[in-house]
Amino acid sequence: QDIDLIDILWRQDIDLGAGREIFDYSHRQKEQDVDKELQDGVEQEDTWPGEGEEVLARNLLVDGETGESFPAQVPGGENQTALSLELCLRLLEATCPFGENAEFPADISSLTEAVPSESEPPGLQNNLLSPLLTGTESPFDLEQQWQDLMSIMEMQAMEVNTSTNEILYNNPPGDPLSTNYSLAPNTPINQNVSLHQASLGGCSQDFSLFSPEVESLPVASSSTLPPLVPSNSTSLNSTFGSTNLSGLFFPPQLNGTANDTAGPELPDPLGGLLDEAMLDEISLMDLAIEEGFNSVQASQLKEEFDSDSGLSLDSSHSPSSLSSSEGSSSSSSSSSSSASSSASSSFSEEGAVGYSSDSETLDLEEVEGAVGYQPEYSKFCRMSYQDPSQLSCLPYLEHVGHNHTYNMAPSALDSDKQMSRDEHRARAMKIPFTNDKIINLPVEEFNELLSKYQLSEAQLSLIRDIRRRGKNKMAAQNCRKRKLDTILNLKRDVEDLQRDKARLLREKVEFLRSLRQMKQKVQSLYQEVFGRLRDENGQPYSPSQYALQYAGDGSVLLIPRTLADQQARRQERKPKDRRK
DNA sequence: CAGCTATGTCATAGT
DNA sequence: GTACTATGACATAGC
Repeated sequence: QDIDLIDILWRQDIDLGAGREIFDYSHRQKEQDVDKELQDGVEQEDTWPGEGEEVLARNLLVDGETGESFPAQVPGGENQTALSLELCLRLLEATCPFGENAEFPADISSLTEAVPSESEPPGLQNNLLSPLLTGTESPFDLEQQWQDLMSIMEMQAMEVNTSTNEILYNNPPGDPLSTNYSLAPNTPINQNVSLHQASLGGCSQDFSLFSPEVESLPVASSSTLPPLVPSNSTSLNSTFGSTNLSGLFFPPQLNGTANDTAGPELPDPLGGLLDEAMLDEISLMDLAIEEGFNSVQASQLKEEFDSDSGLSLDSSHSPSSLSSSEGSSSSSSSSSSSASSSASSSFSEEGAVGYSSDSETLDLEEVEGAVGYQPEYSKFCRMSYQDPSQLSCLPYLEHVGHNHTYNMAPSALDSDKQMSRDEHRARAMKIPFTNDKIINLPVEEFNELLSKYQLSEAQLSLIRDIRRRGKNKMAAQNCRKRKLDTILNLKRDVEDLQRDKARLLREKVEFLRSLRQMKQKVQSLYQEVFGRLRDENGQPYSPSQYALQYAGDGSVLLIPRTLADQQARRQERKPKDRRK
């Protein structure tokens, strides 16, 4: 139902107050601007320039007894009511903030699918209020709305709409799209009711829907509009069968105590339905979601990160900063490249390394007595993933405080403290070159070095273990640094995604606000049109007994409420069936 | 002393 | 097959 209403408005180039940019998915407001607008609340609604352009009048034919509407010619036309769509159009123009350049690129029928059709307690609803505009959306529908809206955006991107102005103003009067404005012949509706002047009078920017001016319009004067004529043959089925406007605009259950006339006694048509509180509600809800994500999920993520492998997300806790991330890779490559550049000979390693740690089982007690050995700290330095720049100058510091020297004298302990276990082992085994060389020399040079000395099997085994462990130590350092970098990058990604999500939520709020504005304007239009309808006695129609109905082809019908409710129920069933 | 971090080491898979 | 790298898992020192 909502769909067709909007569809009609759409066809008639009725700008509902939302500019194209509102629906342009690619249109991204700056976040701070969005925030500001969210605070501003109501915006730009009262500066809409009306446009005086040619408009089409439409006639409505409704069978007052049966509720059926049809375009049949009524002799004499006495039971017809001239209902000027011009009123509608001008009203809409008057409420259009975007003027002639406003385009509605999305298929409005699809757009309205994003509008939830919600019902409201009858007592809360004005009889004239359209369900389109009623109530607050269920929060559970919001996501669906959003998805729908997104799909609209996609459609919009594909579909360059014909200017709705063309549709509206270029349609010939006999165009079925534009003239299905009919009343049933039996309907006792005064055909002389003309809302043309009234509409003109009500089209000022700050028009009042029920101003005394408007209400005092001559009702029985000769119409300046074409009297209701039977619309062309397409009307009966196409206009009636497609959409029940009453269901669209009226709640299924009418408040029986509500005004029976659509006159000035109508309460505030927008009631509490359109107040900013609704938007605030949505905004708050979205923001709550966002907040929830930020606080709960982010902390959750942080928890996970923090608990994983004992690594902290916080970069300040990381021994390596991000800026040093490239250093690790470059450190390994530079060290290897510099080492390989000096490679001059090639040796084939004799025998497998054999990761037996037997050599390691050399008791340190055997080593502890070894003193006086001064390793060449400055010649070869191990890699440091903490600071690659110190690659070639760091002494062995990794086990400072690890006292593996046992019963050494304090002086010896001081110098020996900086030796690794492998250093001690090497010293104990009288290895004639430094562990740096053992670890960092390219394999060719390493083998060449080994060949220069007569080494026992135990020595060779220890040397290979030292080389293996040394290389693995560097590898472990690099590995850990990479892991930290990966975690930091993931953390950044999470933050980026959180920002994206927050931005999308803000945009969603904007879209929803636009939708609400559109619904508000549609509702106003409905009330205005209905409230100006007069029967043959010049009396307004009771919203509890009659309703307007839009057909899919653009026609507007005045039908009895009972029929409207029937069709409304029928329309409600359809989507459910479709879902099945 | 428990918990955490940093680091070394081993085993293993992959290059 | 060797040499090397990457990485998970474990051990240990130190805070």
